Amino acid sequence: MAANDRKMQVLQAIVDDYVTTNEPVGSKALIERHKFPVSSATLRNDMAELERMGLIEKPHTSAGRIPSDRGYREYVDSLMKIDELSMAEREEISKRIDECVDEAGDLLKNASSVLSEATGMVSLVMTPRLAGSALLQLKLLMIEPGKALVVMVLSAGVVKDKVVRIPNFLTPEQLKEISDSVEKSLNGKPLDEITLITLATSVKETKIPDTLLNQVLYETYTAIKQADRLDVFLEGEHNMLKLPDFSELRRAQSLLGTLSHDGMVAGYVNEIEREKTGGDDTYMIRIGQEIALEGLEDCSFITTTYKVGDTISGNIGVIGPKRMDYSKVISQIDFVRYKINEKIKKING
Amino acid sequence: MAANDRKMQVLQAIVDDYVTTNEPVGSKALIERHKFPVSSATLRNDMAELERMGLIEKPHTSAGRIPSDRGYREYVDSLMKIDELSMAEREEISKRIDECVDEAGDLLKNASSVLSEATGMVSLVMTPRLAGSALLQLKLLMIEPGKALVVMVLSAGVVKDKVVRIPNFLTPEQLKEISDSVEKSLNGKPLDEITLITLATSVKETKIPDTLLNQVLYETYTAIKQADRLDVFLEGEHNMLKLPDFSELRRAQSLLGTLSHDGMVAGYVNEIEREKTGGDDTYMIRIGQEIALEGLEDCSFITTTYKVGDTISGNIGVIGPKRMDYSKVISQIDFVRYKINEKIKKING
DNA sequence: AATTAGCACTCGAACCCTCTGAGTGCCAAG
DNA sequence: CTTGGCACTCAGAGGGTTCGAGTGCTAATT
Repeated sequence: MAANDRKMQVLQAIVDDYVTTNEPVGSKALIERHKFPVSSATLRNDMAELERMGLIEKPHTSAGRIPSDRGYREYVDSLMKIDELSMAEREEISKRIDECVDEAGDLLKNASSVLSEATGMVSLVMTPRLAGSALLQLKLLMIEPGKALVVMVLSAGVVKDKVVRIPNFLTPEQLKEISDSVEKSLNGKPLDEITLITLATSVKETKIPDTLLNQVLYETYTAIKQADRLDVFLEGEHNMLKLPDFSELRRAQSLLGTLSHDGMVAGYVNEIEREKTGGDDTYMIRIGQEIALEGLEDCSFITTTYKVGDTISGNIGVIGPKRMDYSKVISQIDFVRYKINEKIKKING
Repeated sequence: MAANDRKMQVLQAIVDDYVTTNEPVGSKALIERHKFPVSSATLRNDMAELERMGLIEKPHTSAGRIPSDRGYREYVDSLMKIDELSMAEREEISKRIDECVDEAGDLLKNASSVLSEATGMVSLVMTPRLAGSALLQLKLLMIEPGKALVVMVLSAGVVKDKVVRIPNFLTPEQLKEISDSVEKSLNGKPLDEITLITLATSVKETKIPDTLLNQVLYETYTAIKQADRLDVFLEGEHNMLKLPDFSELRRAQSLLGTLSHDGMVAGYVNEIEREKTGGDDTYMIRIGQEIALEGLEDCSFITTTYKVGDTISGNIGVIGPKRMDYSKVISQIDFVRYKINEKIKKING
């Protein structure tokens, strides 16, 4: 129906305008900017209807309308058209990401800062979820008496390690014996299936006294458990202060307070990742009240997935005001994701 | 002279009052709170004198006085008396730091968050300066064809490593040969004295073709160079928003903007560390304009040194408004430093 | 049924004015 | 050197007014 069509066009126009101007948009301004072939009174009727539908709202009686959370949702789901990044923007991102050459960790950190600068918002990058990846190699390396390095090679070429304490008088030979047994018995096992018991039963027929052996195995266990630890990089928090949306100190405080607990943010992203339905290169978008974190009521979360090998993946995304240019931000995230995937393939060769 | 004494007492009282109330302090309030045995008029004269000396200033004609940068400096250098932390405060810090058991990196991160919570300001922790520490061991460990792990053991038991690419068809035996030669010839050398040339001349009389060898050596070199990279942890930036000193959005923006470039902060701390004159457990205090970083004009920097072994050290400290309780903050930093030193000794056995 | 012109109404933001009181500097006397 | 006294200053709070963008509603038009 034409009228219904127009109502949606009006919603779209309101979102577009509000996103750029940060001011409630009224019927008159709408006409001027968008050349609707109807009068302002008609738009007023449409707007009243949209308000009844819960898609827009008024901050106060004598102001224009702003999109509600549901309005943004509708916009994101059905109205928004994603436009490509300009050549210059792609170039800029490419250049910055290509700067860092070799290390996966650096790559992610770098990507995070590129993303936050490009979007002018807060970027979020999480290290890959390694819990499900297989342990391919495990070496115990004597560093000095009483100290050893546990080196683990996981599927997709990820390497993790940790310095652990071992009994002082353990010889390198004994260490190697333990190391070989453990590696043999754990080979190919996913990290999250390895328990202290798996480990304990992996070494048989040895002359090494139980107490020594157990200490080493326990330390090895902690190293393994620590290998799948998720790190999260948030960057660009200060950008939020520049946005008019957080010019009220209270909001800004509460937002940055929550963001400073990066564990909370990581936990939340993990959670929505688990609920995710689409394929790996879809986006998770959470708007306003949909986000169950204090202080983020006026924010949106956009995240997606990058891949390390076939099965291992991590998340990258952006946190910004819900009044953001969704289409643009999505293109930016998408391109950064693309570059990360490409780069990781190259690093892991 | 008694009058001069009193002037300094007045300065001290002004700083104390201003730090707690955040309001310009006037002659009358001063009398009431500090029981000076003279009249307000006398204090007014003293204050006029202090102003002439450049130690205090007025925000505007009809307000009280606030300390100037030089006033704070005088206070910190001569007037302030450092009081001990209460038992409860020590307990709290101890508990939090003892939580993290084994890893030096975690310890520092943890200390940083303890410090920022305890002080309610921004904490700063820098990883130890390793450039001057000696390379005790260096092992090249084959991970898979084309990929190796460089493990370096430095003096004071610090372990660093990095994954590097190597020629695909290099055998573990060849790698071991290179590794052994390099280790032998570099043993005991400080990191910053190792150059590509030192490395290149360390391997002689080998059957490994030059091109392969050089690639491995180059990669090893990058690993060594990266080992002395300084990381800096800043934490608690959001605390600054709670302080009335940064209730003007502009200030807060500029401050957080600068703090987000942690490289800049690290560079600055390094610089003042180099200019440092006193022993290792003295404090570097920079106040207001003394800090050559944009946006930190209203801040103070307090840093000190923690030790890893005899020669290696790093910095910890706090960034806060120059209107801070210097005495308290110093005690807090001092205690955290003490705990770190203690803990690191335990970790490194 | 949808659109439009017209109109009364609302209410936040901006502006201006006044008043208040803490705090000052200075002077003359103790 | 100290003190009481006094005229002066000025930021900030409070209160009132105006302005105008925007609304909803009604009645007329297509």
